[in-house]
Amino acid sequence: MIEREIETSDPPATGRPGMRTGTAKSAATDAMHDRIVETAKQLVRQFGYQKTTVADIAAELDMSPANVYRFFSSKAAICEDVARKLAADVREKMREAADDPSLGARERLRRLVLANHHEIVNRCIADKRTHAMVHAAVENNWSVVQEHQESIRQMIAEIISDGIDAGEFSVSDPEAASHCFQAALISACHPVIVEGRLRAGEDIQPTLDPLLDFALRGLGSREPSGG
Amino acid sequence: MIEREIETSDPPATGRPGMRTGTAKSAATDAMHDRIVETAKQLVRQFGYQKTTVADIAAELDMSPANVYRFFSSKAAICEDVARKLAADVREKMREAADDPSLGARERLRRLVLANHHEIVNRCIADKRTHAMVHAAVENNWSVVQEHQESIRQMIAEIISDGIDAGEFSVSDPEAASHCFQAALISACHPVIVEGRLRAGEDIQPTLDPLLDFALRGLGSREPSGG
DNA sequence: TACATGACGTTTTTTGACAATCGTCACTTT
DNA sequence: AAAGTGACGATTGTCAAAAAACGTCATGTA
Repeated sequence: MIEREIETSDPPATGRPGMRTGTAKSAATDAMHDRIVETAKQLVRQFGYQKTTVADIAAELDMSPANVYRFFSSKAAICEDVARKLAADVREKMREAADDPSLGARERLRRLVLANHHEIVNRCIADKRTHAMVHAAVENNWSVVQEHQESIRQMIAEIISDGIDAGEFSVSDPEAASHCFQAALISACHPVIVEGRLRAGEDIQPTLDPLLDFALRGLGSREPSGG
Repeated sequence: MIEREIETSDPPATGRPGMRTGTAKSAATDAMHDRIVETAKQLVRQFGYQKTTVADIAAELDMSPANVYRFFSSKAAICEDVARKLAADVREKMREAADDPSLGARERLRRLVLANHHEIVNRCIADKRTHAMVHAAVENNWSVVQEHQESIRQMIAEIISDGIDAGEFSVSDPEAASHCFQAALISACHPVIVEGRLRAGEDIQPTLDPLLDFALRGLGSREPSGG
């Protein structure tokens, strides 16, 4: 039912699928990439993931559908880049929330997770059309999903590393610990799971703090004893 | 695309949907309940969740489809009971794995979780037909899902309580701790998540032990220091 | 040579008529 | 009265034909 070939060797950072012409004029090419992705992003928001066609995107840019295929190898490639942009936005919010150097690692991890949760609720689930795309991304194992998860894990690992240096955590391996920490909080940070919990009428908010405390304890941290 | 109206008010505990006749002959009625559910279970295994019709079930029992509706209010109610039976089987295996009194709470929790994981992989995912039903149960928020999860949480809570009494854990509230412990291990114990990870080609096995150690640490337990 | 497009084969989605299934009810049987 | 059933309306699923969208390519323009 579902075709898949998401094992291309793209450099994950640039997000530019390899095309035949990709030799010299990469500046103009990248600019056109952005225009197409931005247009697609807007149309996906407006009409939904399924209803947006390549012809729509081309028409919006006053070009032929065929021309779009000079820049992207498929519609899926375009939509993956749209999702990549969305994921990058979410991570940016997370960074803003957690990159306060005056805070301890505990508090930074807490804010990182809470920001992630809130972005998921507000950005990925509240908007039906966007959520349909997120759902498709997860269901079909778009590479952007794993990239996003891995990027977040690295953010976690860095904070854990800082926390270890500061003597806040007793774990020794930030990489291993970040995997566990992320897995332990998946019920608050996985769009599909969160959506399911909300649809079941659950009130997630009061479960976040206890679960965060639990996971932080998994890192070997203790809450400040004095109150 | 997907229609849904799963907001019926079944009594979740008894698992017997309210019927008009439910007054006197509950013995014969319950027997017929079991026969119908057992037949449905068999047919679902054989033909799948969608392809099994109440006409099939009725024919297998040499009765008319209409008669089935004297015992169950809908086909969904029958299938929910089938799923309930499957869930009970899984929990039984979990009990067998964890109810060894000679073991410490740490080890019992570990075995409980591993048994749960293996049952999910072997029973709920390996068999395509069964997995389709499990997927429908989760997707449509069948009450059996929440019941199953709550039952498991209570098993966890009891073991944690034993562990607290034995001085193995430093947490104070087994109820709260069991919620967190369960949530932290969802990536190994949620059928849909596990299925997604397997489909992505991930090797879950090596992640289980670290995550279990992490979650156990969340309970305030330390691994035995000596080798 | 680089950029762009209309035409076109192939695959996917939509459509609409038809069949199957669900669940109800008046009715028969015991 | 209790147990059971055939018939029936309403909903849902099926399937093939039609439409649309995907992606390719030969051709046109600068």
